[in-house]
Amino acid sequence: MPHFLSLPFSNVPMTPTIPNSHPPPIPNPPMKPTPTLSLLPLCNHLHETKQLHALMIKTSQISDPYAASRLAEFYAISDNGSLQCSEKLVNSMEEPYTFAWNTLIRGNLKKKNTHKAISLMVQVLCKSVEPDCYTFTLVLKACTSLVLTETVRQLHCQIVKRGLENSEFIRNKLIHVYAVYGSMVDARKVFDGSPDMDIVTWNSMLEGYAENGDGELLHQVFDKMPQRDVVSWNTMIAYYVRVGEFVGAVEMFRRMQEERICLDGVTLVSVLTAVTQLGALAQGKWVHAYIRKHGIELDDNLGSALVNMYSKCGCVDGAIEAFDETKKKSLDTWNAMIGGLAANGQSLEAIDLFSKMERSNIQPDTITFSCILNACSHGGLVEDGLAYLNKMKPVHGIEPDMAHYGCVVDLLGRAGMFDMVEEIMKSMPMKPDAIMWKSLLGACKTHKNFELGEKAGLELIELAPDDHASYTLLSNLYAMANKWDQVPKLRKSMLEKGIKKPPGCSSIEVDGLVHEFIVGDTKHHRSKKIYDMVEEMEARLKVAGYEPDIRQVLLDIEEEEVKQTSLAHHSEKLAVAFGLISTRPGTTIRVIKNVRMCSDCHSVLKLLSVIYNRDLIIRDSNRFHHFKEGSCSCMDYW
DNA sequence: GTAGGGTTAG
Repeated sequence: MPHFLSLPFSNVPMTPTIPNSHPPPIPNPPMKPTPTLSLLPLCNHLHETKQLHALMIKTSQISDPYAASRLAEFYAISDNGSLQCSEKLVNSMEEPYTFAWNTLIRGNLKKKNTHKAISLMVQVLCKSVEPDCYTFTLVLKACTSLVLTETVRQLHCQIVKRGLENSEFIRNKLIHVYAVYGSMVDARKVFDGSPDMDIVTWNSMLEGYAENGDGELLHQVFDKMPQRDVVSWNTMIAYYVRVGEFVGAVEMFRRMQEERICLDGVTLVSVLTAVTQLGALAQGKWVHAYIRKHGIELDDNLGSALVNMYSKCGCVDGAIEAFDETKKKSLDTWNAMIGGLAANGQSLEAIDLFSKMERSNIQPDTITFSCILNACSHGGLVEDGLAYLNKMKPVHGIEPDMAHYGCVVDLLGRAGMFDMVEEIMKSMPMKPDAIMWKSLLGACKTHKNFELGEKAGLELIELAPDDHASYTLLSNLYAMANKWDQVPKLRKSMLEKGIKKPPGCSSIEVDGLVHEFIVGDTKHHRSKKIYDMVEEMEARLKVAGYEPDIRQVLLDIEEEEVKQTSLAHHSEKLAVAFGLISTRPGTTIRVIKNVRMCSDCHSVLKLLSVIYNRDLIIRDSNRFHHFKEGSCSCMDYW
């Protein structure tokens, strides 16, 4: 907290007290004709506003506080205004005029000068300007983007002291701020103490429980609400998304429509987030069709959500369409599209789009660079990647962070340039993190660099001892080097720490329904048919000359035969088998997997794309694999 | 006579 904040508030008692008397509010000054004011909306440039200001000084209109504050407001709020001019003007006003100060706070809030907004409040309290309801709601709003618990308490005291606590705006803002700070007890106190509650009061409370992950109280409030509007429903959907219950989020959305609540852009963004996580492309397309049918404007948020949904469902064409339809693109929208192309293996297209963005004079941020470096790494574009890293700071003023170095280590590792990897890791200003060691380990396995790989694996286990992937990856490396004796040690150490590999889980959407499979799953109602299909797949794979890569199950089981069965029943194979029997020939099969795909599945799917003449798109925990005509978009690096 | 509250976000 900046220290200026503590000065004027420190005299305020912590326990709210109702003061005996207040200075009476300064009465509004008498009206004066101010003809020049009507010219204000015509000022399209700052210098024009200044000319008008000069005219108002010359004609003494400036001494009318109403006129002066309208001018101050224009300076503070209009797009080509000037906060400095506004502040100077407000400070020069003879009478302290609450509206003028509010307008100045509002302007600073709009420009996200949060600290400045709060320090203006401090000045208000020092200058005997009497703050009103607007002042408090504005400054409370400023507090939500920072954590200023003590300041909020002091403001709360000031509010009570002035008898303003029953203003619906202030009360709702207070609940909101307390909720954002996680102080639900305080939020509840304000809520329970409200003599009358409007829908925003209820929604603020709802939001608090949602934000703090209290599902029980959330549902209690939701059930008790006298009426619910689109915000109430949006809050519920957002809660389900936040706690990772994506099916629940979609279910809420369905109920909302049943109750004929008119949805808005926020609803759609939330639902798209859920649908994206589920990889439910058909439902995502439904949302897109809904947007088109109802002529809903694709703003940058909705556009980015749509681009992201299509990208994460492995449908790049859809993402491009959505991107083109988004009229007002923000940096987020560009990032979503560049990232989407990169993740789906379209590295050159990602680079093209980045250049286009530069030509459009849109300044990239750290995320843009993560996306573009990711594109270079997936596409094996070493020179481009290094060039981007090197121009980040000098050209764009962006300091490379761990994510950027991570991409570059991945890039160089894939290319087998281990000397440069070590050089970069030594010269970078931070210590390598688990992700970096993980990608290096992967590269070492591919390039059979056992020594460096083992080092990376041991560092990885040190940094991420609870992550099952650390052990699996190192075990795969030992298998690669035929160091079988090391594997039982790893297994033992996993057992001792109680680390379990989560069961691989794959989902596939058929006719708008999401079907989930885990390894060796027999729960599906068409299980018999699915396993028949798996057998057929195996037979045809054998004919094509395939041999299972049994090293993939090292950590799981030991018996050779069991290993083979276990491999054949990996969840993605079951999902693909189900896809093959339940969609028309030629239909693209899309599968979402919760963990990385093993290299056995990878070679199987390459063959299956030829045998069944299907495009197979698998999204695993790491990236996308587009299998087509026997090869994969990841070029066997992942 | 001028304004202000709650939901989404790569």
